[in-house]
Amino acid sequence: MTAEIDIAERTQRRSALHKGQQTRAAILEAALGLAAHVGLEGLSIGALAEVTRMSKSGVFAHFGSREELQISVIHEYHAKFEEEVFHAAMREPRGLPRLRALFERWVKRVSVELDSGCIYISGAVEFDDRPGPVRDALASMVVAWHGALERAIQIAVAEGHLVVDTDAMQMLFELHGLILALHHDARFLRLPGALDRVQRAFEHVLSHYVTPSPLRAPARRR
Amino acid sequence: MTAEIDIAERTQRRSALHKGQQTRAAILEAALGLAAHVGLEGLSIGALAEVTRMSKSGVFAHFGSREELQISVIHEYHAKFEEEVFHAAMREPRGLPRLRALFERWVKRVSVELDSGCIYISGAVEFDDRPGPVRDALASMVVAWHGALERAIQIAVAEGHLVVDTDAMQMLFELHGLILALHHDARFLRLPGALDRVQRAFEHVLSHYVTPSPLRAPARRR
DNA sequence: TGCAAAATAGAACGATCGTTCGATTTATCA
DNA sequence: TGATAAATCGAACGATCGTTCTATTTTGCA
Repeated sequence: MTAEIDIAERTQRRSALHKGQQTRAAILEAALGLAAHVGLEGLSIGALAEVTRMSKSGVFAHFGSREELQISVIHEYHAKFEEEVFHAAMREPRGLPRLRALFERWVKRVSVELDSGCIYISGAVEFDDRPGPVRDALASMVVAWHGALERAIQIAVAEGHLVVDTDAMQMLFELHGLILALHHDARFLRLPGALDRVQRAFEHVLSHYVTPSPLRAPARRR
Repeated sequence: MTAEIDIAERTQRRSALHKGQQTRAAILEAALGLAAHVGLEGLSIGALAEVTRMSKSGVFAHFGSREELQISVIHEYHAKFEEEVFHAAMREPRGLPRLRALFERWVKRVSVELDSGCIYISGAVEFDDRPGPVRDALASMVVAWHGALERAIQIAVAEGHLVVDTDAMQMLFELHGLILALHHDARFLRLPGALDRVQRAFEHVLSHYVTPSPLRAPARRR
């Protein structure tokens, strides 16, 4: 959650961007798009050089190693994710509205946006058996995001929108599963109805945790 | 669901296994264990030759191409999956007991067993952006498995265990999400409580679809 | 037992990988 | 503007990849 500060500090030293950081940012942009399709492991410096119309060594010099490139891509993805999902949703009022916004934008990030393909999801599968700095970087970003969601759930409890004995990690587990199923059905199987299904499923999960509001009809039973 | 027939037919021509099919089976066994760790894309003929203590060309000759090897691994995994999860659970009585058994064995297959790492899950992420015969083989196996689950759900409806307006694909979507979340938390994040959580989540999902049984206390509300 | 066929080994291929190094161009600031 | 540092290139490296050949060993059957 604080990774952005380092990046901003480094890229914006003085007022304008030095040439180096400028092309570094351009390379990272291209790397993000590339990794979204072929994964972090499929990311190659040669392909990246071709896309950015640079030499391999020119690209390489900005990162020093492929591992460092992968980690930089992870940080860059995290910064974008944080801005487009987390910060945007934090403008909603505390509690359930904010939680809904977080989930909604999460859904969009994973499935809808063009050139999508969530690095968190693909990376988790690629690196679940490969210890090392890349895995650690990836895991810490995911854990940070999960922590943010957990806090949002707990705030919703504090606001009285969710029942007081809500198990935040349990609820998060169920919501996370919906995102993963969406990613699977929409991106791998290319099923058309995945977006509708994830919305219905979200309401199902919610129904176990929302406080019954006595003014409205009781939560629909089947 | 019928892939096993071809394999059995080919491997057991006459009564005993010819030498070729025998080592082919051994190679596939090793390939399964290897792919569980490095994925289908990470699977290399050189590494496979090293593990089986054969020459690269010796391994290669059994499949004719890397793509064919990958597809063979998928079929082999499918056969094992079918036997250990599907057939085993089909011995349970129709309806909810069978559905529970299917899910329980699915959970075990994905998380518990050593050398695990579900090829369906990792493959889905690796090939969601790579059209071709490998993706097609993988997708058809996954679709077959989903079809089997859907049928199990519909049987549970017919048996009166689930409500008549149960949307089988919707329920499957939610259950599949739990498996994916389990895979993520247990294998990538190495969280200890994932198994308990998936059980609780399973009951949550079920509670939306089970028919209220008038003899027992009504399904617990929170 | 001997012969044909199947199975395996070994060497080599072109391609691509990440990385290194020295030369060269480009940008920055006194 | 000119000197200095930063950025980029081009070529080459060893390693590994999938694949192709040919030679050799092993197997199965008459």
